[in-house]
Amino acid sequence: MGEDEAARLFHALSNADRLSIIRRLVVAGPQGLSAGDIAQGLGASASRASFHLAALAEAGFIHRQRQSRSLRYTVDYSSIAALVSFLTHDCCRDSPELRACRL
Amino acid sequence: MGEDEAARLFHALSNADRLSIIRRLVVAGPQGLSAGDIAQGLGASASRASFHLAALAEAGFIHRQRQSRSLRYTVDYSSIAALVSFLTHDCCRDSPELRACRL
DNA sequence: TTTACATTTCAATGGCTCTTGAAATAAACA
DNA sequence: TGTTTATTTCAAGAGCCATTGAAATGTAAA
Repeated sequence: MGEDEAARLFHALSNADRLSIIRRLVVAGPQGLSAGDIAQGLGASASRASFHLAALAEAGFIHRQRQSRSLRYTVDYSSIAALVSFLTHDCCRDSPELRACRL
Repeated sequence: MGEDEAARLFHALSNADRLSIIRRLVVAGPQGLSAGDIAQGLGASASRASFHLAALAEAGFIHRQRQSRSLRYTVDYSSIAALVSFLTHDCCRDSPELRACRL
C-alpha cells in the first residue's frame, strides 16, 4: 500500500461518526446492522448516516447487502488489518521501538 | 482513547506528505532530521513542510528540539502504538476475525 | 552589529468536507 | 396499482484544509 492510498484510508477513519459506525458493526457481529439502525444509534439523520456509510464503503472498511427493504452493513476486518500492517510494517518498518511500547 | 481523539489522530495521518515525513523520521533513527532536510526530501517548500510538521507535532506523532540553527524532529513511537492499540483493542475488540487476517 | 541562515507565521486563495432538508430510488405490501 | 417503508442522492451553505509567497523570528557567524 502506497502513501496516497494509506492517506485515503486514514481520512476515512478521521471522523468520530465513522469510527462509531465501525465499532457498532464490530459489536453487531456477522449479521451486521441496517442503515436505519446505524442512524438511530448515532442519533444522526438518515442522510448524514448514509454519507458516512458511503465514505466507509468507498474505502473498503464496510460492505453492504440488500435484505428486503433494508440495507445491511457489515465490517471488513481485512481492511483494518491492512492498515495496522501499514502502520507497523511499512511506516515503522517493524521497529523494535514500536514493539517496545505495545500496549 | 475516545472516538473524537482517535479521529483527530487519524486526521493527522490522512495526508501523504505527513505519512512520508513519519517514514523518513523512522528511517533517520534517533538523531532525526532537520526541518530543512525534510522539506528537501519531500520536494516541498519550507512553509509547506512546516505546516505538516506542525500538524504531526500537535497530534503527538513527532517531537522537535532546537539544535543550533536547525530544528531537529524525531518520531514518537508510543503515539503510533496507541493508534494501533485503538484499532485492534478498542475498535475491533480484539476480534478473532481481525487476528485471522493479520498479514 | 550587520549579515546570512533556518524555520515559522501570516494572509489570501481554492478546494474539499460535513450537515441539512428535500427529492429521488427501491422494495414490499394492501 | 397506489401507498408505505428504507435508504440514497442532490443542492446549497458553512467551515476546515492545503498551498503559496512574503514577512517575522530566532540563531550563529563575519
